[in-house]
Amino acid sequence: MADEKELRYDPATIEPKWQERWAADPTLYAADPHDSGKPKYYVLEMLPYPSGQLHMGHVRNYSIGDALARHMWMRGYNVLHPMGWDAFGLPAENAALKNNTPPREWTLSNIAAMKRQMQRLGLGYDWATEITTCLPDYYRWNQWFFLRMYERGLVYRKKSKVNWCPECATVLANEQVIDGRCWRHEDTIVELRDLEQWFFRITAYAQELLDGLDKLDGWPEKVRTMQRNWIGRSEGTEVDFTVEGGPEESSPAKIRVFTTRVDTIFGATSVQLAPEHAITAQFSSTDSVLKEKVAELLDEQKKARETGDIGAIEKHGAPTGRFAINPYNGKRVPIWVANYILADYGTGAIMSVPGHDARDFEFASKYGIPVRRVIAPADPQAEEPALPYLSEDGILINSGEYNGLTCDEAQQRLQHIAKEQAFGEATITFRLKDWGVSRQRYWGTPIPMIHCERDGIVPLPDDQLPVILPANIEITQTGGSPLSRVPEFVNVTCPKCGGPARRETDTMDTFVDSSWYFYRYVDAKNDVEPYAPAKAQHWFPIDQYIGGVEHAILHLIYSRFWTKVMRDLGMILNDEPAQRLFTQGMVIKDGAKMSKSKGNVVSPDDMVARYGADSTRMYALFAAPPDRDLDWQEDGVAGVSRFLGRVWRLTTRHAEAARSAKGQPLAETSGTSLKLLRKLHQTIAKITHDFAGRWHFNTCVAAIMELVNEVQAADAQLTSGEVPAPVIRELLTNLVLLLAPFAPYLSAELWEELGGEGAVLRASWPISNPALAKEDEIEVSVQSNGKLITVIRVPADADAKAIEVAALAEEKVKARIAGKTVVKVIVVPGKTVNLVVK
RNA sequence: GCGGAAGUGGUGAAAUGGCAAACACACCAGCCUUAGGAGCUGGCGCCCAAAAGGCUUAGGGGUUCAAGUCCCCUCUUCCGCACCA
Repeated sequence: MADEKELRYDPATIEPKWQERWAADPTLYAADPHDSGKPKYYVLEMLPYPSGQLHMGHVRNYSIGDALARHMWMRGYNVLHPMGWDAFGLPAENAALKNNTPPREWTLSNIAAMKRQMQRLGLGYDWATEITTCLPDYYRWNQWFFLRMYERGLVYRKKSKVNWCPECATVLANEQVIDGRCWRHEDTIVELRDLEQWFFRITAYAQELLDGLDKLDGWPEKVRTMQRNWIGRSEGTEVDFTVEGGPEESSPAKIRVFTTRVDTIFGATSVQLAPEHAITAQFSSTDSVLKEKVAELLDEQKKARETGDIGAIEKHGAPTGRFAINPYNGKRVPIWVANYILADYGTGAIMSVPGHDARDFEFASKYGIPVRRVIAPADPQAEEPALPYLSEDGILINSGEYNGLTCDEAQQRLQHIAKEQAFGEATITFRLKDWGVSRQRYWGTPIPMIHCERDGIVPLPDDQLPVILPANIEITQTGGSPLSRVPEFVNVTCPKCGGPARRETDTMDTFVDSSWYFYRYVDAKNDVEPYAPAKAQHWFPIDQYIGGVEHAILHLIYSRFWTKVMRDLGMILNDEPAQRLFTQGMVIKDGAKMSKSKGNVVSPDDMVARYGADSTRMYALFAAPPDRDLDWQEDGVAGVSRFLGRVWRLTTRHAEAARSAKGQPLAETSGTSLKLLRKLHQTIAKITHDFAGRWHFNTCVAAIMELVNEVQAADAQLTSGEVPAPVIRELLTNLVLLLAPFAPYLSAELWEELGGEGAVLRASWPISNPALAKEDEIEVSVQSNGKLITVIRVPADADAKAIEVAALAEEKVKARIAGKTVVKVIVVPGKTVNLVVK
């Protein structure tokens, strides 16, 4: 054929052509500013760190979000679909060291490169709202928020034990330490150091952050569970044990312990102090042997915490020689110091109940501390259980006047008495700690605080914002903040007294940047406030947030916190940033996570160069359901590319017929036409339904393939005119519309080819006609005792009786039940007939 | 140890309790050809030479007329948490 060449699908010419056209129309992917009564839809994908290269995880994440955004546009929503750059962070400083490129330059050129990649992929973002967190017009608002939080007592400074990564040469938040190692350097063990740090009082919202999870039913249960664990609320009781012989210089009056099982207090046979507990120091101040022992225990604990290998560490302890009195029964128990007691949880001291706590049992067994049984199973017939007996469904024994109470009752009674007699109270303890945000690094948001010799810590007035990060600075790997070596930055006058003062030289954790970035998108150019509250109130909460589950704790808990702070500042009305959260699976290759060290990285650029953006994106959606891990197989991309080729040829081949039928109504159809239209409307129904709920885009793509396979099989009838032009038009235009969320380039091209008006993105999503989608004959399986005999065809509206009759009339069925008695017939219309025979 | 998710052909996978393996990849056979990472036709879970037939959703038990799907036990893999008192 002469025009065979024309019939070749060539993404390398189609895609750049459309990319150019889209770039020339900045309103195409922009939210409608006038809004014209359309319902809003805010779809957001997590912004990337500008490493310089998109990886397949990004491609997958953004293909999912873009498909959803496009679908919602076609459904007539006013869609906000923005993108930006999480542009502060250590890699820029490392790159500066390595290549002698300033962090800013390195970052901005990476952003340019990645933006090109995104545009090449055809992702539909509104670049007018793009944000870059390392630029002053963004990070000045970090500083602004810092000051607002300082005013509200949500920012404070304290000296504390912090996680120090020697590799990063800076501190890390608790959330950034994974099994005792740096989240950026898997091989680097994090040290504990004492440093003055700035903190955000996230614990002020601990309870609300926990309670809010119950209402986030659009979030994966997994993420909610992880956050619940992280917040770690535990209800318990604090009780004072009187110290025998106190108070004197080396002996305090009492030790306050924290327990969740105050009901077991009659079984307490010792009190255990953390090595770092103030009272431990008091005791050991007059006892050099103990002092040495405590140092040893502390060392063991530190090591255990640093390696994270806590389960393997052996419990050790040392008796202090002192005794404490149990306030409930006046019993005298020895006071120990133990390496498994942490100073920064609860009160840093516990009562040890070896009979009903596994850890205490292990410890007591080792040191010969008595074990007392004080809880028995509720069922008096039950055998006496082995110790330690950990169940809370029991009743008290050996507990004086409380014998016979259930654990629950006892806890309440004992708490009440502690309160009444002022030796204790019910308390709630959280595992969540305040968020340490100081970083001794250069490439981050400067903290807007001044240290004045006279006035102490002075916040910078708003009119002195932003504090600009100095540009030309020497990056070295030596400790301490690089900013402290820039005199013009450090030396300032105190805003309060005008005297000489020093500027804070720590910068903010980069998780500050990403905690509120999605609010900035709604008003990205605002230079008087972070965003106009009215705009945020219109767009929030985010309707759909999409990203990796690796952010379940860090980013997703910080941004929930930030949202609550902004709400309390009166800037927004929503309590939570995102209504629905979707966490997509990882992209793997040959069964392993893609990584440079494994050499199994597939480059998106490569895929786009070989198969085009449409094929690459569509494969990312087709190869697995979005929530599961996806194994990248290049053959699969080739397969999708071949499929798109078939679509291209099929459509171009019949485009003229389709165009010619413009404006012509669909006549009454039958035969092949009816069959094809039926399939079309079934496909529309399936895909529309999936977008609303399941998001099984893999089966959506498969459904489109089935449709194309069927239309293509009828190619001769399309050519001969047996299938009339209006039907061809109906089939092809709808096919292109269905494809639009998944293969934007090809559908734009074919939409034009079919004579479609305007952008395909502005066309209406097709509506399934149920009457057309309905089959008039369906298949029903016939089973005997659940085993398949045959399949029969019956009219779709056949009732149970008619189906039964039809089934029993089948030769195969007759043969199978010959000589047997049909005891019962179960008919599930539309599905199956099951003959129960004997 | 605790909690969660998962386990289906050679591979990725599909299946509101109702015909297991849709849709693809790979492979096999054939056709075509402007030899292209092309196109078209057919085959493709396992057992059996083939057909007939039988078997089959990690393993075992159960509920049900009917189980990949629901329940119980076991195994394996992955993820999260883990001296948090």
